[in-house]
Amino acid sequence: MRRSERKIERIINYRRVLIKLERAGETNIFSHQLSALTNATPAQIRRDLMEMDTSGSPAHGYVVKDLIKSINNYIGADKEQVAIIGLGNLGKAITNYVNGSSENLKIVAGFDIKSEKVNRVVAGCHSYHLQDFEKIAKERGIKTVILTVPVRVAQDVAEQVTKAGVRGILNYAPVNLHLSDDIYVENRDMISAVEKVAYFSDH
Amino acid sequence: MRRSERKIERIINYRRVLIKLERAGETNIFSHQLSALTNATPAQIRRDLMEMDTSGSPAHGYVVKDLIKSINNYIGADKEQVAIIGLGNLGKAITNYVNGSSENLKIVAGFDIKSEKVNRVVAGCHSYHLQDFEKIAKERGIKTVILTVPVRVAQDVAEQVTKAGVRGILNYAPVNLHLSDDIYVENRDMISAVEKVAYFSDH
DNA sequence: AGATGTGAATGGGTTCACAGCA
DNA sequence: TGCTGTGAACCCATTCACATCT
Repeated sequence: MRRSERKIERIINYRRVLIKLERAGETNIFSHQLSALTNATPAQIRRDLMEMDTSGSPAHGYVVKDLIKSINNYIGADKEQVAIIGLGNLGKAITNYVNGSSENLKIVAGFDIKSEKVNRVVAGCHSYHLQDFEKIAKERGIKTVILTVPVRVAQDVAEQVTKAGVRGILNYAPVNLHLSDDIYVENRDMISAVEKVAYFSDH
Repeated sequence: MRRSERKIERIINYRRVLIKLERAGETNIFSHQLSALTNATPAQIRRDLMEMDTSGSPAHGYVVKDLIKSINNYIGADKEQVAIIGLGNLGKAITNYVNGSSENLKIVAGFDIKSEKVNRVVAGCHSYHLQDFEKIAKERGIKTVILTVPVRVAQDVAEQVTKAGVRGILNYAPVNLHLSDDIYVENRDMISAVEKVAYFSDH
Protein backbone atom coordinates (compact mmCIF):
# COMPACT_ATOMS: atom_id res chain seq x y z
CA MET A 1 0.00 0.00 0.00
CA ARG A 2 1.18 3.50 -0.82
CA ARG A 3 0.94 5.55 2.33
CA SER A 4 0.59 9.29 2.48
CA GLU A 5 3.77 11.21 3.21
CA ARG A 6 2.02 13.78 5.34
CA LYS A 7 0.42 11.17 7.45
CA ILE A 8 3.64 9.25 8.04
CA GLU A 9 5.33 12.47 9.07
CA ARG A 10 2.59 13.18 11.60
CA ILE A 11 2.69 9.67 12.98
CA ILE A 12 6.44 9.94 13.45
CA ASN A 13 5.82 13.08 15.47
CA TYR A 14 3.15 11.42 17.55
CA ARG A 15 5.62 8.71 18.39
CA ARG A 16 8.27 11.13 19.53
CA VAL A 17 6.00 13.00 21.87
CA LEU A 18 4.46 9.77 23.15
CA ILE A 19 7.89 8.44 24.04
CA LYS A 20 8.56 11.62 25.97
CA LEU A 21 5.24 11.34 27.74
CA GLU A 22 5.92 7.75 28.67
CA ARG A 23 9.26 8.75 30.18
CA ALA A 24 7.51 11.47 32.10
CA GLY A 25 5.23 8.85 33.60
CA GLU A 26 2.05 9.67 31.66
CA THR A 27 -0.05 6.60 31.02
CA ASN A 28 -3.03 7.97 29.09
CA ILE A 29 -3.69 10.75 26.64
CA PHE A 30 -6.66 12.28 24.81
CA SER A 31 -6.53 13.34 21.19
CA HIS A 32 -6.86 17.01 22.11
CA GLN A 33 -3.82 16.74 24.38
CA LEU A 34 -1.75 15.11 21.69
CA SER A 35 -2.99 17.84 19.40
CA ALA A 36 -1.51 20.55 21.61
CA LEU A 37 1.84 18.78 21.47
CA THR A 38 2.02 18.22 17.72
CA ASN A 39 -0.01 20.79 15.79
CA ALA A 40 -2.30 18.25 14.25
CA THR A 41 -6.02 18.67 15.00
CA PRO A 42 -7.78 16.20 17.29
CA ALA A 43 -9.90 14.94 14.39
CA GLN A 44 -6.83 14.41 12.28
CA ILE A 45 -5.16 12.48 15.05
CA ARG A 46 -8.13 10.20 15.56
CA ARG A 47 -8.27 9.67 11.80
CA ASP A 48 -4.54 8.88 11.60
CA LEU A 49 -4.88 6.46 14.48
CA MET A 50 -7.86 4.65 12.96
CA GLU A 51 -5.86 1.99 11.20
CA MET A 52 -3.62 1.31 14.16
CA ASP A 53 -4.32 -1.85 16.08
CA THR A 54 -5.05 0.08 19.27
CA SER A 55 -8.13 2.06 20.01
CA GLY A 56 -8.84 4.62 22.62
CA SER A 57 -11.68 4.79 25.06
CA PRO A 58 -13.96 7.79 25.52
CA ALA A 59 -13.31 7.67 29.24
CA HIS A 60 -9.52 7.49 29.30
CA GLY A 61 -8.32 8.29 25.81
CA TYR A 62 -5.41 6.29 24.47
CA VAL A 63 -2.98 4.22 26.50
CA VAL A 64 0.42 5.77 25.80
CA LYS A 65 2.38 2.54 26.00
CA ASP A 66 0.04 0.67 23.69
CA LEU A 67 -0.08 3.48 21.23
CA ILE A 68 3.70 3.58 20.94
CA LYS A 69 3.70 -0.14 20.36
CA SER A 70 1.06 0.17 17.66
CA ILE A 71 2.91 2.95 15.93
CA ASN A 72 6.12 0.95 16.00
CA ASN A 73 4.19 -1.90 14.56
CA TYR A 74 2.72 0.32 11.87
CA ILE A 75 5.80 2.16 10.67
CA GLY A 76 8.57 -0.09 11.95
CA ALA A 77 10.86 0.24 14.94
CA ASP A 78 14.18 -1.13 13.77
CA LYS A 79 16.94 1.20 14.78
CA GLU A 80 17.74 2.39 11.29
CA GLN A 81 21.41 2.74 10.24
CA VAL A 82 21.95 5.98 8.36
CA ALA A 83 25.00 7.55 6.72
CA ILE A 84 25.81 11.18 6.13
CA ILE A 85 27.80 12.45 3.19
CA GLY A 86 29.60 15.76 3.50
CA LEU A 87 31.17 16.63 6.83
CA GLY A 88 31.20 20.39 6.62
CA ASN A 89 29.54 22.53 9.27
CA LEU A 90 26.08 21.40 8.39
CA GLY A 91 26.98 17.73 8.23
CA LYS A 92 28.67 17.84 11.62
CA ALA A 93 25.80 19.77 13.15
CA ILE A 94 23.21 17.29 11.90
CA THR A 95 25.26 14.32 13.07
CA ASN A 96 25.59 15.71 16.57
CA TYR A 97 21.97 16.63 16.65
CA VAL A 98 20.53 13.36 15.40
CA ASN A 99 22.83 11.10 17.37
CA GLY A 100 22.14 13.08 20.48
CA SER A 101 18.35 12.90 20.26
CA SER A 102 16.81 10.28 18.03
CA GLU A 103 15.38 7.13 19.54
CA ASN A 104 14.75 5.42 16.27
CA LEU A 105 17.82 5.85 14.17
CA LYS A 106 21.52 6.48 14.30
CA ILE A 107 24.03 8.00 11.94
CA VAL A 108 26.64 5.26 11.91
CA ALA A 109 29.08 6.55 9.30
CA GLY A 110 30.19 9.84 7.80
CA PHE A 111 31.84 10.32 4.42
CA ASP A 112 33.82 13.07 2.78
CA ILE A 113 36.53 13.42 0.14
CA LYS A 114 38.86 15.79 1.95
CA SER A 115 41.70 13.93 3.62
CA GLU A 116 41.53 16.07 6.76
CA LYS A 117 37.89 15.03 7.24
CA VAL A 118 38.33 11.29 7.00
CA ASN A 119 39.37 8.90 9.76
CA ARG A 120 37.92 11.07 12.48
CA VAL A 121 35.12 10.58 14.93
CA VAL A 122 32.17 12.96 15.03
CA ALA A 123 29.37 12.36 17.50
CA GLY A 124 30.39 8.77 17.96
CA CYS A 125 30.45 8.20 14.25
CA HIS A 126 33.54 7.30 12.28
CA SER A 127 34.30 9.12 9.03
CA TYR A 128 35.52 7.49 5.85
CA HIS A 129 36.60 8.52 2.41
CA LEU A 130 33.68 8.56 0.01
CA GLN A 131 35.36 5.99 -2.18
CA ASP A 132 34.76 3.42 0.55
CA PHE A 133 31.05 4.11 0.61
CA GLU A 134 29.90 0.99 -1.18
CA LYS A 135 31.91 -1.33 1.01
CA ILE A 136 30.74 0.23 4.27
CA ALA A 137 27.16 0.60 3.10
CA LYS A 138 26.97 -3.08 2.20
CA GLU A 139 28.52 -4.12 5.52
CA ARG A 140 26.15 -1.97 7.52
CA GLY A 141 23.07 -2.39 5.36
CA ILE A 142 22.74 1.35 4.89
CA LYS A 143 19.69 2.28 2.83
CA THR A 144 19.28 5.90 3.86
CA VAL A 145 21.72 8.79 3.48
CA ILE A 146 21.75 12.44 4.37
CA LEU A 147 23.38 14.57 1.68
CA THR A 148 25.15 17.70 2.88
CA VAL A 149 27.53 18.20 -0.01
CA PRO A 150 28.05 21.19 -2.32
CA VAL A 151 25.52 21.61 -5.12
CA ARG A 152 28.02 20.93 -7.87
CA VAL A 153 28.68 17.36 -6.74
CA ALA A 154 25.27 16.45 -5.32
CA GLN A 155 23.98 14.68 -8.44
CA ASP A 156 27.14 12.60 -8.86
CA VAL A 157 27.22 11.60 -5.22
CA ALA A 158 23.52 10.73 -5.30
CA GLU A 159 24.09 8.45 -8.27
CA GLN A 160 27.05 6.84 -6.59
CA VAL A 161 25.21 6.04 -3.38
CA THR A 162 22.11 4.75 -5.10
CA LYS A 163 24.31 2.43 -7.15
CA ALA A 164 25.60 1.17 -3.81
CA GLY A 165 22.10 0.24 -2.70
CA VAL A 166 20.75 3.40 -1.06
CA ARG A 167 16.96 3.75 -1.39
CA GLY A 168 16.27 7.08 0.28
CA ILE A 169 18.05 10.43 0.34
CA LEU A 170 17.54 13.43 2.57
CA ASN A 171 18.95 16.14 0.36
CA TYR A 172 20.13 19.45 1.83
CA ALA A 173 21.76 20.63 -1.39
CA PRO A 174 19.59 23.18 -3.19
CA VAL A 175 19.34 21.23 -6.43
CA ASN A 176 16.81 18.86 -7.93
CA LEU A 177 18.24 15.35 -8.13
CA HIS A 178 17.44 13.11 -11.08
CA LEU A 179 17.31 9.51 -9.98
CA SER A 180 15.39 6.39 -10.77
CA ASP A 181 11.91 6.99 -9.46
CA ASP A 182 11.97 4.12 -7.02
CA ILE A 183 14.43 6.15 -4.96
CA TYR A 184 12.78 8.31 -2.34
CA VAL A 185 14.16 11.86 -2.20
CA GLU A 186 13.22 14.49 0.36
CA ASN A 187 14.54 17.98 -0.27
CA ARG A 188 15.22 20.21 2.71
CA ASP A 189 16.79 23.20 1.16
CA MET A 190 17.41 25.67 3.97
CA ILE A 191 17.48 28.77 1.87
CA SER A 192 14.04 28.12 0.44
CA ALA A 193 12.82 27.51 3.96
CA VAL A 194 14.02 30.88 5.18
CA GLU A 195 12.71 32.67 2.10
CA LYS A 196 9.34 31.07 2.58
CA VAL A 197 9.10 32.13 6.20
CA ALA A 198 10.28 35.63 5.30
CA TYR A 199 7.50 35.79 2.73
CA PHE A 200 4.82 34.78 5.21
CA SER A 201 6.18 37.13 7.87
CA ASP A 202 5.09 39.90 5.57
CA HIS A 203 1.74 38.53 4.42
CA MET B 1 -5.53 37.14 -0.34
CA ARG B 2 -4.38 34.00 1.44
CA ARG B 3 -1.86 32.28 -0.80
CA SER B 4 -1.04 28.62 -0.72
CA GLU B 5 2.13 27.67 1.12
CA ARG B 6 3.06 24.98 -1.34
CA LYS B 7 2.73 27.29 -4.25
CA ILE B 8 4.82 30.01 -2.68
CA GLU B 9 7.52 27.47 -1.94
CA ARG B 10 7.56 26.34 -5.54
CA ILE B 11 7.66 29.88 -6.86
CA ILE B 12 10.62 30.65 -4.62
CA ASN B 13 12.39 27.69 -6.16
CA TYR B 14 11.56 28.81 -9.67
CA ARG B 15 13.11 32.15 -8.88
CA ARG B 16 16.32 30.62 -7.64
CA VAL B 17 16.86 28.46 -10.70
CA LEU B 18 15.85 31.29 -12.99
CA ILE B 19 18.46 33.56 -11.44
CA LYS B 20 21.06 30.89 -12.05
CA LEU B 21 19.92 30.48 -15.63
CA GLU B 22 20.09 34.19 -16.22
CA ARG B 23 23.66 34.25 -14.93
CA ALA B 24 24.49 31.38 -17.23
CA GLY B 25 23.28 33.47 -20.14
CA GLU B 26 19.99 31.66 -20.81
CA THR B 27 17.32 33.99 -22.11
CA ASN B 28 14.33 31.70 -22.59
CA ILE B 29 12.90 28.60 -20.97
CA PHE B 30 10.01 26.18 -21.51
CA SER B 31 7.92 24.82 -18.69
CA HIS B 32 9.26 21.30 -19.19
CA GLN B 33 12.82 22.57 -18.79
CA LEU B 34 11.98 24.42 -15.61
CA SER B 35 10.27 21.23 -14.51
CA ALA B 36 13.50 19.24 -14.82
CA LEU B 37 15.23 21.79 -12.62
CA THR B 38 12.64 21.99 -9.86
CA ASN B 39 10.60 18.79 -9.57
CA ALA B 40 7.32 20.49 -10.26
CA THR B 41 5.40 19.18 -13.28
CA PRO B 42 5.11 21.33 -16.42
CA ALA B 43 1.37 21.70 -15.90
CA GLN B 44 1.91 22.79 -12.33
CA ILE B 45 4.44 25.37 -13.40
CA ARG B 46 2.17 26.84 -16.05
CA ARG B 47 -0.63 26.92 -13.48
CA ASP B 48 1.58 28.63 -10.88
CA LEU B 49 2.68 31.17 -13.45
CA MET B 50 -0.85 31.98 -14.57
CA GLU B 51 -1.36 34.86 -12.21
CA MET B 52 2.01 36.41 -12.88
CA ASP B 53 2.03 39.47 -15.10
CA THR B 54 4.21 37.77 -17.68
CA SER B 55 3.10 35.15 -20.12
CA GLY B 56 5.07 32.74 -22.21
CA SER B 57 4.86 32.11 -25.90
CA PRO B 58 4.36 28.70 -27.46
CA ALA B 59 7.32 29.34 -29.71
CA HIS B 60 9.92 30.49 -27.20
CA GLY B 61 8.55 29.68 -23.79
CA TYR B 62 9.11 32.22 -21.04
CA VAL B 63 11.62 35.05 -21.07
CA VAL B 64 13.86 34.38 -18.10
CA LYS B 65 14.52 37.98 -17.25
CA ASP B 66 10.85 38.95 -17.37
CA LEU B 67 9.81 35.97 -15.36
CA ILE B 68 12.23 36.82 -12.56
CA LYS B 69 10.88 40.33 -12.53
CA SER B 70 7.30 39.08 -12.34
CA ILE B 71 8.10 36.71 -9.55
CA ASN B 72 9.83 39.47 -7.62
CA ASN B 73 6.79 41.54 -8.20
CA TYR B 74 4.52 38.76 -7.02
CA ILE B 75 6.28 37.68 -3.86
CA GLY B 76 8.48 40.69 -3.13
CA ALA B 77 12.16 41.25 -3.68
CA ASP B 78 13.27 43.32 -0.74
CA LYS B 79 16.43 41.90 0.68
CA GLU B 80 14.90 40.59 3.86
CA GLN B 81 16.78 41.08 7.18
CA VAL B 82 16.69 37.92 9.24
CA ALA B 83 18.06 37.04 12.69
CA ILE B 84 19.14 33.71 14.04
CA ILE B 85 18.82 32.68 17.67
CA GLY B 86 21.12 30.00 19.00
CA LEU B 87 24.70 29.94 17.76
CA GLY B 88 25.54 26.30 18.32
CA ASN B 89 26.76 24.10 15.50
CA LEU B 90 23.51 24.20 13.66
CA GLY B 91 23.07 27.94 14.00
CA LYS B 92 26.56 28.62 12.72
CA ALA B 93 26.15 26.18 9.85
CA ILE B 94 22.90 27.77 8.74
CA THR B 95 24.32 31.28 8.98
CA ASN B 96 27.29 30.40 6.81
CA TYR B 97 25.11 28.59 4.40
CA VAL B 98 22.44 31.22 3.96
CA ASN B 99 24.77 34.21 3.88
CA GLY B 100 26.94 32.45 1.36
CA SER B 101 24.16 31.60 -1.07
CA SER B 102 20.91 33.48 -0.82
CA GLU B 103 20.14 36.31 -3.21
CA ASN B 104 17.04 37.43 -1.45
CA LEU B 105 17.82 37.59 2.20
CA LYS B 106 20.59 37.97 4.71
CA ILE B 107 21.08 36.91 8.29
CA VAL B 108 22.13 40.19 9.82
CA ALA B 109 22.35 39.33 13.49
CA GLY B 110 22.92 36.30 15.69
CA PHE B 111 21.87 35.90 19.31
CA ASP B 112 22.82 33.60 22.14
CA ILE B 113 22.96 33.67 25.91
CA LYS B 114 26.40 32.20 26.47
CA SER B 115 29.00 34.90 27.00
CA GLU B 116 31.56 33.13 24.84
CA LYS B 117 29.15 33.23 21.91
CA VAL B 118 28.33 36.93 21.98
CA ASN B 119 30.30 39.79 20.43
CA ARG B 120 31.73 37.60 17.71
CA VAL B 121 31.37 37.62 13.97
CA VAL B 122 30.05 34.58 12.13
CA ALA B 123 29.66 34.67 8.36
CA GLY B 124 29.73 38.44 8.35
CA CYS B 125 27.11 38.60 11.02
CA HIS B 126 27.64 40.07 14.47
CA SER B 127 26.41 38.17 17.52
CA TYR B 128 24.64 39.73 20.50
CA HIS B 129 23.28 38.66 23.83
CA LEU B 130 19.66 37.61 23.55
CA GLN B 131 18.65 40.28 26.03
CA ASP B 132 19.45 42.88 23.37
CA PHE B 133 17.13 41.27 20.86
CA GLU B 134 14.32 43.78 21.05
CA LYS B 135 16.60 46.75 20.60
CA ILE B 136 18.42 45.30 17.59
CA ALA B 137 15.28 43.89 16.03
CA LYS B 138 13.59 47.28 16.17
CA GLU B 139 16.63 49.04 14.71
CA ARG B 140 16.94 46.57 11.88
CA GLY B 141 13.26 45.94 11.26
CA ILE B 142 13.67 42.22 11.79
CA LYS B 143 10.43 40.32 11.30
CA THR B 144 11.78 36.84 10.67
CA VAL B 145 13.93 34.66 12.91
CA ILE B 146 15.50 31.26 12.67
CA LEU B 147 15.33 29.34 15.95
CA THR B 148 18.15 26.92 16.63
CA VAL B 149 17.93 26.75 20.38
CA PRO B 150 17.47 23.77 22.71
CA VAL B 151 13.96 22.42 23.05
CA ARG B 152 13.59 23.42 26.67
CA VAL B 153 13.90 27.13 25.94
CA ALA B 154 12.29 27.28 22.49
CA GLN B 155 8.84 28.31 23.68
CA ASP B 156 10.17 31.10 25.92
CA VAL B 157 12.45 32.46 23.24
CA ALA B 158 9.65 32.33 20.68
CA GLU B 159 7.42 34.36 22.98
CA GLN B 160 10.18 36.85 23.63
CA VAL B 161 10.90 37.48 19.96
CA THR B 162 7.28 37.74 18.94
CA LYS B 163 6.78 40.32 21.68
CA ALA B 164 9.61 42.21 20.03
CA GLY B 165 7.76 42.31 16.72
CA VAL B 166 8.77 39.11 14.94
CA ARG B 167 6.06 37.76 12.62
CA GLY B 168 7.58 34.56 11.30
CA ILE B 169 9.70 31.80 12.83
CA LEU B 170 11.65 29.03 11.19
CA ASN B 171 11.80 26.56 14.04
CA TYR B 172 14.46 23.84 14.14
CA ALA B 173 13.67 22.78 17.69
CA PRO B 174 11.62 19.58 17.78
CA VAL B 175 8.74 21.04 19.72
CA ASN B 176 5.37 22.49 18.84
CA LEU B 177 5.30 26.22 19.59
CA HIS B 178 2.16 27.86 20.94
CA LEU B 179 1.89 31.41 19.70
CA SER B 180 -0.76 33.84 18.62
CA ASP B 181 -2.07 32.49 15.35
CA ASP B 182 -1.12 35.51 13.32
CA ILE B 183 2.51 34.42 13.75
CA TYR B 184 3.72 32.20 10.96
CA VAL B 185 5.68 29.16 12.17
CA GLU B 186 7.46 26.67 9.95
CA ASN B 187 8.84 23.58 11.67
CA ARG B 188 11.90 21.93 10.21
CA ASP B 189 12.69 19.30 12.71
CA MET B 190 15.68 17.39 11.37
CA ILE B 191 15.09 14.21 13.26
CA SER B 192 11.60 13.79 11.88
CA ALA B 193 13.01 14.42 8.44
CA VAL B 194 15.54 11.63 8.72
CA GLU B 195 13.00 9.26 10.24
CA LYS B 196 10.60 9.98 7.43
CA VAL B 197 13.18 9.26 4.75
CA ALA B 198 14.27 6.12 6.58
CA TYR B 199 10.67 4.97 6.55
CA PHE B 200 10.26 5.52 2.83
CA SER B 201 13.62 3.90 2.07
CA ASP B 202 12.03 0.70 3.27
CA HIS B 203 8.60 1.06 1.67
C1' DA C 1 -20.68 14.92 30.09
C1' DG C 2 -17.22 14.33 27.15
C1' DA C 3 -14.46 11.48 24.48
C1' DT C 4 -13.76 8.08 20.45
C1' DG C 5 -14.58 6.20 15.64
C1' DT C 6 -16.14 7.12 11.25
C1' DG C 7 -19.36 7.97 7.06
C1' DA C 8 -20.24 11.94 4.60
C1' DA C 9 -19.30 16.55 3.07
C1' DT C 10 -16.06 19.86 1.97
C1' DG C 11 -12.25 22.04 0.12
C1' DG C 12 -7.99 22.59 -2.20
C1' DG C 13 -4.40 21.21 -4.98
C1' DT C 14 -3.01 18.62 -9.09
C1' DT C 15 -3.64 16.71 -13.46
C1' DC C 16 -6.17 16.26 -17.82
C1' DA C 17 -7.11 17.57 -22.08
C1' DC C 18 -7.73 20.62 -25.51
C1' DA C 19 -8.43 25.21 -27.82
C1' DG C 20 -5.49 28.76 -29.43
C1' DC C 21 -1.38 30.22 -31.22
C1' DA C 22 3.54 30.94 -33.35
C1' DT D 1 4.42 20.55 -34.69
C1' DG D 2 4.70 21.58 -30.08
C1' DC D 3 4.04 24.84 -26.67
C1' DT D 4 1.09 27.94 -23.57
C1' DG D 5 -3.18 29.03 -20.98
C1' DT D 6 -7.03 27.27 -18.73
C1' DG D 7 -11.84 25.21 -17.76
C1' DA D 8 -13.12 20.97 -16.08
C1' DA D 9 -12.32 16.68 -13.90
C1' DC D 10 -10.16 14.29 -10.61
C1' DC D 11 -8.13 13.00 -6.42
C1' DC D 12 -6.62 13.23 -1.91
C1' DA D 13 -6.53 15.31 2.69
C1' DT D 14 -9.01 17.51 6.16
C1' DT D 15 -13.00 18.66 8.64
C1' DC D 16 -17.74 18.00 10.08
C1' DA D 17 -21.07 15.93 12.60
C1' DC D 18 -23.03 12.53 15.04
C1' DA D 19 -23.89 7.76 16.67
C1' DT D 20 -21.59 5.22 20.19
C1' DC D 21 -19.47 4.26 24.40
C1' DT D 22 -17.95 4.68 29.46
